[in-house]
Amino acid sequence: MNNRTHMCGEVTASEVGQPVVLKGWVQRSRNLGGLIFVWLRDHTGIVQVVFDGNVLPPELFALAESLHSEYVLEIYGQVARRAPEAVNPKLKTGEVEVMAQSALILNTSKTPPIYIEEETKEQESLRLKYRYLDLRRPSMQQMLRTRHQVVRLLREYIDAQGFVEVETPMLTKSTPEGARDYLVPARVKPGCFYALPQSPQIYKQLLMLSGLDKYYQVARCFRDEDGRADRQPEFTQFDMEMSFIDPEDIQAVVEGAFRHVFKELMHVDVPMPLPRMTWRDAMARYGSDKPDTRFAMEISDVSQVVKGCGFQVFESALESGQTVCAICAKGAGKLSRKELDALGEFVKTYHVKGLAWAVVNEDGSLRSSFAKAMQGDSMDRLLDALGAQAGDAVFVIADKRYVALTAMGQLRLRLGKELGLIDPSRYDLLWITEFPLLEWDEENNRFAAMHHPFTNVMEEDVELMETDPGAVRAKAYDLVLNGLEMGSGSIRIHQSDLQEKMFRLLGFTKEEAWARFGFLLEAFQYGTPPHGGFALGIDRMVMMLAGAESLREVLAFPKIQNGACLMMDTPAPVQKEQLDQLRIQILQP
RNA sequence: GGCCCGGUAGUUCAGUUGGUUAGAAUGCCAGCCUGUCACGCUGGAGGUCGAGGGUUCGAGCCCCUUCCGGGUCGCCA
Repeated sequence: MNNRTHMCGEVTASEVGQPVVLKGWVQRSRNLGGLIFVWLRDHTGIVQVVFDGNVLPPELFALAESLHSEYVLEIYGQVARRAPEAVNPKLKTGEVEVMAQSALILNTSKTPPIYIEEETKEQESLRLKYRYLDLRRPSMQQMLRTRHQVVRLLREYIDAQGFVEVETPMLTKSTPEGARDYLVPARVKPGCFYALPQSPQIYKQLLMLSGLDKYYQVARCFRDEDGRADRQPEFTQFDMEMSFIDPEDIQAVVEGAFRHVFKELMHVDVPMPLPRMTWRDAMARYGSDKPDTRFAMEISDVSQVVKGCGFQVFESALESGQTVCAICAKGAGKLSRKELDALGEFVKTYHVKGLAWAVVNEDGSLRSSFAKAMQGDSMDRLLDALGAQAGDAVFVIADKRYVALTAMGQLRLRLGKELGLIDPSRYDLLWITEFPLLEWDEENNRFAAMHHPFTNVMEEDVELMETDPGAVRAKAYDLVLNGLEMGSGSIRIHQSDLQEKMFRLLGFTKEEAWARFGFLLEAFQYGTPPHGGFALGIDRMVMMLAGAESLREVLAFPKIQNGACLMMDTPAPVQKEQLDQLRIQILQP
């Protein structure tokens, strides 16, 4: 074999006349009889190789005739300028071609089950089964390299800030709070299990206790829950923690890192500091704790406006302390009855009872699902309050406050997409702050930590922990980009007694808390510095930068909804001997 | 676990009210072809219609069950 002199995509007019050695895959071969054109591809691009039957010895021409898609070749040849009429402007290398002088088939290939082309036509499940071929697509190659650049730039930035990367264990302890853990049976202690980390949370806090001061890690995390387009069972976080800080300190680091990545990779200037919005505000205006602020259509609380309107649905909701909220969708008056009904079905999936709608026709007349029930001028007052004009539609939901707001937030997003209100070139980054410390867990009839049980409380709300725990705000903050949570962080509890109080609020007895987290509660007794941190979702960040619809598009080897890998066919059974060693018996269902 | 959508040549799809031998494009195979670049021309092979059961004289199509994939609710500190 000869050493490669050029990459396929780098053969340009300046190489004309030079001998080159290329290696790559056959993208396509066109046999014109006595003349064969072969497109040779590597990750840099495609170059045309020419086999001329008049010039080449018969064995070499026969070799060229035998080529098929995805054969692996070594080509030795000379770069030639194409005739002006033969230039292919679609190829980066289209001004030239390589006149083959010798060639070596380094490997053959079966006809691939998917096309290795920029445009994907195949079902995703087929692509995932043959992921190693799918990754040959230029866009997938680009994705892998973008991802590498993102991580490299993040490291570059944070290294310069004096952060130290520490690897924390993958075999760790199951925690009772939060998502389901992936468990690993312990051979040396039958009946006991490690858990794969949901995050390096406790380790990084202990590193602060150790005096590391500034920690980071490119950390793989695991959560045994059902997948979604934006949720994989294993994912990567850019995890960081700092001592002696306020929220603004860590936020500044995250903003700087984001700014660095956007500047270097997208040539976009992220304005700093980023806007802040409280959780309460985000819920009230956008019906979401991760609002997409690229378009307005904000939610209005119209409880006061519809008070006494006569419409039984609104009236009885208000009587039981619920909220009536509404949006005005500009230009949505063109929606058909069928489409409006579909929106009604859509919001019901978010557990509200229904959707009231009204359309102001171009002639000023009204069609509406509930206008008849609205007495006096109450309908006009509602439309006025929402600023509805001819051609607009207004939507109203009455329900428990956060149920109604959440459903309305989802409707807002759907309308924003369908009405084309979202500018895809925009990157709206903002902080959501002052998250509630706790949320009520209906199923278990107790409070659960909204962020995690190590989150500190805002000083002004400490008193409320005894009197009104649900109203306590945490020193927790999420970073949101275009309606997607990019990461979250908080200032942590560093006082043993406060941590115990937190566990008590979550329904642990002192004994349970010490049994589970005794090592942490004990550690907190040895001079823990105030500290806090953040974890940035690398996968989601790459997804946004790549404009992808799904995390599966930005992972080399992703898993599907049920956690399976279609390529390796995991999870898979294991041998009985392995189970015996672990003292595990499989109960047949 | 619930709801919704989908599964037909290697691939992407069409397939009418249930009716002869399930089609197209592309890919693949063979032949011809010296300037193609989605090369062209001629011919050919290729199907457990996801699986199982049912209704029917007859099922790709209707019904039931099930498997697989996607979306979504639950879940995701």
